[in-house]
Amino acid sequence: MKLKVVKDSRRAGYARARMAEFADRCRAAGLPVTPQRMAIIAALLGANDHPRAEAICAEVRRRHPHVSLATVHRTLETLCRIGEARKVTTLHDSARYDGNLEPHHHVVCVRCRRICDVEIAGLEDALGGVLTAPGFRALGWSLEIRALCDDCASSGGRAGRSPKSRGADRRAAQFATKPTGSD
Amino acid sequence: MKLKVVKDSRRAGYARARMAEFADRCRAAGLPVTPQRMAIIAALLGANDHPRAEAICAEVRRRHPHVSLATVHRTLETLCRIGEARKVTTLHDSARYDGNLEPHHHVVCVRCRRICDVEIAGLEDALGGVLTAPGFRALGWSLEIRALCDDCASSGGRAGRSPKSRGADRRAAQFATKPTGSD
DNA sequence: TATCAGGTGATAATGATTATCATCCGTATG
DNA sequence: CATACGGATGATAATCATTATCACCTGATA
Repeated sequence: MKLKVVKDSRRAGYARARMAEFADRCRAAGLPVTPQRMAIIAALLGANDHPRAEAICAEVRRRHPHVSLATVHRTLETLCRIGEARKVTTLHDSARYDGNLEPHHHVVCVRCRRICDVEIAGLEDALGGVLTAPGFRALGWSLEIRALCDDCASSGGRAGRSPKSRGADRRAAQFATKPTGSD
Repeated sequence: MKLKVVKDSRRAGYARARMAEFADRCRAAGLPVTPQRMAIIAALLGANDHPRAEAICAEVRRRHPHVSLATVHRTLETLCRIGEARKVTTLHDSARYDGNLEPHHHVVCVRCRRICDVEIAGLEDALGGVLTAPGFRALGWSLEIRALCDDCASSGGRAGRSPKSRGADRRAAQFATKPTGSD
């Protein structure tokens, strides 16, 4: 199997296509099309850093200053519910959302919390057959690779830290041992 | 590849062995051996349901009523840091911990949040070669299978709900679509 | 246009986790 | 064994993401 980092450049056209059909998808799901929803999906599709609700809210407010953070939270959950977004529940931080619906996985820097999309060719096919565990009906699956990004590795972990992740260094420590292994 | 549910019966001897060497492992990590730590690792190893901090605290308090919930939180993080436990950050609930260090994965019921250990023979080997993403130094990885457990599927989702997971039904809805796919 | 179900904004509430700090205790040393 | 030190602990407050509440608004439909 081969791992490939997904390039951001691919996403512009993808986002445009998704936006073009989003209103129809809402209607298909029986949901009213509101300007807030349009703005929120646009912000999500425009981001490539798996933003949290607060970041999306900030982006949305550039054009719609009145939008409530609660609405952003609610709408992101709604988007997940109808399959227009995915929640990335990484390292027990605040929730991060991903508008990219293509099959892919995530590499997460345990220090700066940067998330990078990766594709692992062949993995979907290889796992497809084992998704039926006895006693469970499988709905989906996700692979998360914990890692130290080059910036953090070389600069002692200070690079790329978001101002929000105050406790990142301490939290990152819990992944310092056990180089390989699954949770 | 073949998926196999890990049986609880295996854990009794495993827990005993882990307890036997735990004090030494603390000393090796430069940590004092305290009764609280002993009680907390014992509670974690004695549980097979990936308990949250609060549940472990309740169990510990049966013998040590004075133990603080904050200590349980701190200690569990410490255990993760020295590689004696793992945090299962599933579906953005409160943190769940796992004392089983054997390579394995998790099937999570999106409704009742029950977590089940599974082994996927061959997956470790198959993925071993791709754990080097450009720009990242891989530390480990985890595979989580979202699923609906048979109890929830047959009883309309009421079975097995913990009293704590009040919002589980609503949250579970976000996984109702997109039967297969990775995050 | 009239109606209504659902959406939204503002705000309070919730709940897990973390910070703080005075005190305690495991460990190493004499 | 006595002492000293540094980390651990308990109690409690603070933080912060998320959710609940509720009055009001608005997109969808007839």
